[in-house]
Amino acid sequence: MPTATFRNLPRAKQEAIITAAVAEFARSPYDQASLTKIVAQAGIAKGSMYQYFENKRELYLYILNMVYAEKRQYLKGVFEDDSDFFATLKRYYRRSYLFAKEYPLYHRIITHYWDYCAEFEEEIKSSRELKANEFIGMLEAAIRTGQANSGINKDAAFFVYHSVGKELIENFLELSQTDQQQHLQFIDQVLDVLESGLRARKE
Amino acid sequence: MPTATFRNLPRAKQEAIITAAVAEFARSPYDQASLTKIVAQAGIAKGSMYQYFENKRELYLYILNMVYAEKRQYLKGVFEDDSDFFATLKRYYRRSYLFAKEYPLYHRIITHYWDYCAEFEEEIKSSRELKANEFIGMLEAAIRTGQANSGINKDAAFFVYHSVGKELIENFLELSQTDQQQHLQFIDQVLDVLESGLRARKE
DNA sequence: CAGACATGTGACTGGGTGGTCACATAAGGA
DNA sequence: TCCTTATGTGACCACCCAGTCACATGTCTG
Repeated sequence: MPTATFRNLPRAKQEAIITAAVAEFARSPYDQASLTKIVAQAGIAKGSMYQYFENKRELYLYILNMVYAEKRQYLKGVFEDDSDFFATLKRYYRRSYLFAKEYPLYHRIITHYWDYCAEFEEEIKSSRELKANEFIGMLEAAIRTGQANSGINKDAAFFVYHSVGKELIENFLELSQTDQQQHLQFIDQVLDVLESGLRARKE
Repeated sequence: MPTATFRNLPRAKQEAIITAAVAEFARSPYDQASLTKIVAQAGIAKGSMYQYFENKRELYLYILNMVYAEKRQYLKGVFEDDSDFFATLKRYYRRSYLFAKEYPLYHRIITHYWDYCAEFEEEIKSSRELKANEFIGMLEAAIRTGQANSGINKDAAFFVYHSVGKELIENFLELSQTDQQQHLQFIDQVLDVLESGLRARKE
């Protein structure tokens, strides 16, 4: 969505703008982020920004797309071998955690995006539906191979994984100073709860 | 936290102010809510508001306290008979749902409060800890009576219930037009997932 | 009635925002 | 060289906000 003018910019200038925007959108959610601060940080005039992007929203969506492209790239490979359903889920959440560690600004942009429901409602809803279909597909395969419990409601199962994943991501922010190994262990324990259930097993 | 002046106000005027504030804080999260709109809606001057409350934050906390007091009242009784751990949890979430239905504005205020992390961080953290202790106490009792799996990590279990509960509450908003019976059923199914776990049981 | 005190008021301040536009500068072609 | 077109600029606009304060109005007391 950026204009041709933006795409023809020298790389250094493009990157200055992107870096400034990433910093600001990581610092504050969309509505609190300040275009004025972004252009100041990037060292360009406000009018110039409006020659590169139609408005604040378009700039935001551009940055968001970039961030998500990076994350998709980072998570590529997690789903390649999905023979073990529960191992795949653990790989997914562990790798998401490592992404947050490696790209903390990108990670903050994503959490702000999910928090901020008012705008982007449709965008969030449609990407949620996509995730749901992927998950349910995997779950059905796991049921066929006897790994997963066939008695549970699939939508409910997705709902559970989705909400826990969302909250895990949010928590990664707060606990950023402590030990990484401890975090990964906690992720595993949370997923163990979802796998085993709270009711005692008499197996 | 309101001043004596506010407490001495005729009941009708107090209620007009409270009603206006509730409506605005339900409409928008704290930082987007407009004091100007509240005083306009309540039919008082801005200066008057500052004789009743020190500032916007104090007004907000007053409303929030009121809302939570109502919710506590509403949920009273859910934990009275906690002999069946899983039944108690279902009662809790079902009743929370009914609260959201009965007091939709209060419900929105609460979800906005949880969404808005920037301010009120400490408040949220401490109330979360309180909830955690309650939950873990119940869980330990359930483990002693053999209802609950002793192998799982208790903090992880709380984390799971907390995040799922949070997301359930958020979802109640969106789905408000459809059938109530269907919602309650979905809540049960979600809790069944947490109870049974996704892994197949060979019992 | 007069004076003291409590309460009510809304124009105003200072600060922020996203977005615009007349103008300045640079680039490129004839 | 000159003219056209593309790009850069920042003062400015309209709007919103929380909070203040000099003043007006009401109320109670001596």
